[in-house]
Amino acid sequence: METKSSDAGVPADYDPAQFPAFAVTVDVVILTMSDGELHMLLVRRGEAPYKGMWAIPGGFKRPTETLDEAARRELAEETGVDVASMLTQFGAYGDPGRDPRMNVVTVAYLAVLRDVGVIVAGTDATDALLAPVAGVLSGQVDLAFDHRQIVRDAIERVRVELEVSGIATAFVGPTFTLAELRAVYEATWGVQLDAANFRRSVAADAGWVIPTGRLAQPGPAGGRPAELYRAGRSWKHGGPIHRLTSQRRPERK
Amino acid sequence: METKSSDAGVPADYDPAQFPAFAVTVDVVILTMSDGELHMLLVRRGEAPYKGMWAIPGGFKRPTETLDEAARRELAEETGVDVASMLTQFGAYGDPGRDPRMNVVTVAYLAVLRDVGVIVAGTDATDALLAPVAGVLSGQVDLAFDHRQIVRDAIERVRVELEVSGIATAFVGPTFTLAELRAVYEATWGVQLDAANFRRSVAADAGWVIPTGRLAQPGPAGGRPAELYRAGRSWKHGGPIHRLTSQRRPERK
DNA sequence: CCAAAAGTGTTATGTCTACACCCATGA
DNA sequence: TCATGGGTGTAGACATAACACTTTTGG
Repeated sequence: METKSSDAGVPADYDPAQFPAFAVTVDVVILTMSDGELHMLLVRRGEAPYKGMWAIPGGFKRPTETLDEAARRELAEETGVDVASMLTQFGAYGDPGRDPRMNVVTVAYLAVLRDVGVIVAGTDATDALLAPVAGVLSGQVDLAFDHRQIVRDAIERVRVELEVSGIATAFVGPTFTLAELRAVYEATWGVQLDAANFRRSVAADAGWVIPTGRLAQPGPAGGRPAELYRAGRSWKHGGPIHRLTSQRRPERK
Repeated sequence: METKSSDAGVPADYDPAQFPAFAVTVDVVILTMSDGELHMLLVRRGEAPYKGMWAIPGGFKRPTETLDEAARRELAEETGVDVASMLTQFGAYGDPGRDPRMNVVTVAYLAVLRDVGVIVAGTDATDALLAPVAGVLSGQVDLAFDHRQIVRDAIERVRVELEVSGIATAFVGPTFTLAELRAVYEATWGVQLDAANFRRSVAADAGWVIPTGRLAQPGPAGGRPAELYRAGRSWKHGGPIHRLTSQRRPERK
């Protein structure tokens, strides 16, 4: 709530009527698969502090928009993409001193895009970078503010979302092979999945993936051409890979 | 990030240097089990707007503290409890007009307490209420601001946390029976669990629950006395009820 | 024909559900 | 001794992992 009805424990020098002013920003971690690896979009800061350093795209929230709208606006400004999909709020950050200039609380969002490569090419190349997430996490690329922590949390979140939501299909195109889809899980979780069993999991119930009847082009080394699928509607209610069954007891007697 | 390096799409009337001022608050949804039902702590607002209405406890963030510290401070002020445990941030809310007085962004936390009953009794009874969550969700009790939505999100979150974290043990005391622990899952998920299978799940690997050797008093209707357990350290890494196994392929060749 | 990648079949193993059954207590 | 709840055993259903095998392509 916004004012307290009980002030026990509040120091005398603190007056609720004079609330401290904060800037509120929205930062967006934009993820995409590129070359079989998880990548993220970074922009170079043009102003102090941290001038010239890489950072997550973001900006001030306006009083007339919601947080979600602000995140969508930032995403559109940076990438030109205005998808109504896959924009997930995952945390708020407000440590004192995280911005040396002023009190800033930032609300962080996770966005998943397919093939952001062409979009980045449209902006000034010296300003935008599609960096491997592994390099950011390991500290090879270092980021402004507390953005490295924000990225860590974003990755942790996307790993969970892969399991409990249909976010996996946001990484791939409108049609895709099962190998492409499997690569999303493998790159994000850092594991190897058995192709045969993966296929069975997603093909088990209709509703996950729907065969289009068309075939993909084999790679340069040959191999049997893969079938192309499109995402089914069941992804709205979770994902087929790793699932909780329910231990419910039927109502008896 | 806090300033943008690329201003494409930003209207001319928007000057990033003159960032809009927000109040930042922290609201805490405090949950507890009471009488086999999930309950939450509400406080009555003493000031406009929504004066006299029930609301989630909360207050302004101070520039010198982190968001987590602010949440812990609010929890301590409302309940007298200062536990270093189970305080989970789950969302930020900043819709325009959510507070009619000014621009407010609130960061919401979830806290789980055991037996908050005695604590509430310590504060002014007309100011605090331990309300059944079901009543709040159904609209029987209505709340100030957008607090009903915040509660909805909190409940959704605690249902997930029950599966992937050890939050279940925060609802019960330092020692507990398996029936008590099971009741937490049943009340939160609204399901009935098979007592025999539940026992097997938590007793399967040592590390979930550790027998103390002592027995609980049977209820007034009799029945075999239950063994008392304490929480094992494995709860730090997830929960035993409903779990994902892994489809990893062993490194071969 | 060979290598590579996709797709299918199969079996052993493990996990979960449902329920029968036994144990310890209060009235 | 009966009702009530705690605790154990177990058979069948189901899901999973591992891997052998077949199919279809490029070189």
